[in-house]
Amino acid sequence: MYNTPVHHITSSATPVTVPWQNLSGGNAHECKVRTHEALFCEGDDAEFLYEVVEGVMCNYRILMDGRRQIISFAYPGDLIGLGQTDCYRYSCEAVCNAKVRSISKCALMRDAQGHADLGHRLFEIATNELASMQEHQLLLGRKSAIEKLASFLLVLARKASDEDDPQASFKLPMTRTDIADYLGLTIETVSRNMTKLKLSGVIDLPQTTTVRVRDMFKLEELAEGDECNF
Amino acid sequence: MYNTPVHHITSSATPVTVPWQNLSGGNAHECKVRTHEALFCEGDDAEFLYEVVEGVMCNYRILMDGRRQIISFAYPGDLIGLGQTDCYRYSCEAVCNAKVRSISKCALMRDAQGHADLGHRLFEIATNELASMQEHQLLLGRKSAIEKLASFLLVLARKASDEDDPQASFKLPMTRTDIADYLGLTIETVSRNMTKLKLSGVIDLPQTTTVRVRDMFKLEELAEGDECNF
DNA sequence: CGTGAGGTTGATCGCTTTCAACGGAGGTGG
DNA sequence: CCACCTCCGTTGAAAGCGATCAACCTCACG
Repeated sequence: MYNTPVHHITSSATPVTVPWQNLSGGNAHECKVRTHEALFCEGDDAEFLYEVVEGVMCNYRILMDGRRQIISFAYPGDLIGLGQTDCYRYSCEAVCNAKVRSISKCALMRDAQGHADLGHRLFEIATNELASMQEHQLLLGRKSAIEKLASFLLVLARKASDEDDPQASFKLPMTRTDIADYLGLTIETVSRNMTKLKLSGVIDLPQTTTVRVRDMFKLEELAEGDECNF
Repeated sequence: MYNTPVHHITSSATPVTVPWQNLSGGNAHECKVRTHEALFCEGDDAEFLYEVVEGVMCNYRILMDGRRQIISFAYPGDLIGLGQTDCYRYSCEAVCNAKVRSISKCALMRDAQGHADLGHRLFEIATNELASMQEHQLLLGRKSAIEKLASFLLVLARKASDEDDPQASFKLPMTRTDIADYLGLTIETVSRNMTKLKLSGVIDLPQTTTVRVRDMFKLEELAEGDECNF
């Protein structure tokens, strides 16, 4: 069974005290989600929001014949369940063993009525999510396979970047299938382009789940589509 | 010069009184935008939000080599400029002659501090936008050309649907290029699949900018990817 | 040591893109 | 009024990229 240890990749979200922790008080409960276990499914009553505490979750939608599109990965500090009304419009499961904190949605909305700060913060989070989805639409609609993969690795590298050692390696908590479903590709195409990046010296792959960027400039060029012939 | 008359396709957004009209008071100014004229560009200071009053606008991002991805079309009643922080992260231009109402962003944010209703409404709008972007990601990442086009026409047909006459025809305010850039395809592919839908009797094309759905069921099947062999 | 899930690589297929030619609609100016 | 031009859309032929099908590898685990 797939059982990667939980990787602590800090979220790019502001790491300040999270406002709903205090405000929703007793309404927040922690719960564990194991690799590939579902947190909720498309169509379930959207009673809760969730904050990722540990590990990585993914939100996805599927077509009837099984084609899957991963909308986003959620890292510690990220909020899951925005963009929902009465029932969830997508499914959510753990990419690796994870821990989430559930937050009663109606309690949160009630709190937001009284605390403009909280409302503002929620709006800001929704805003950031919109921005990253716009970026992802550009990727899905207009980038080639190699550009998609380069963009993806670049985001992960920056998320995990260590100021002391910018060349430090980082873990991929998700499988090739997850990456493929996020980038709108197949596993074979992801694998082929991963080796292409390795052979051309842009990245190192000490293990299949470990990446080290060797040529950040080239990776950035590829991600932005400057590099015509690769 | 391209000069389509302005089409009044009502937005699916709740057609109730729009809260910021009242709250931002004298801060809202109307302005006209002509076909293919830019309202703002990626990188501009994000001083204003805009409400579409008339016509259709589109938000898009481009890669350096000119590849363009349209993020969304904005119809009358829709709000443009969410998902921005200090400067716009995408460009916005008119698809056909349009009229927008500008809303000072900081004035709006100030008002939202005092009026929980307004804050809640803005959050709700952001939420709806997130939901439709999730749908669009599924389309971009996992649907075939014919499924993409069917999905697109289905949304427009529903938006323009007349309860008295569900078979009524509707106008496409945007060019084939715009459709292609929205669906992540080329104009040729859009054109080919448009004729494919016409020849198979799913739609009628009295003019290139006018569509009538003849077989709604088939169109829905295609959009959801049920129809294996088309 | 067998088993199964995840990953890589090769060969081939086919859908979408690319390149190219043509046609129609609308605007302009002689 | 008509020739001309430009933009937009359609259609055909060919090319190319990513998908599909298939074989094999690796590693963790019982």
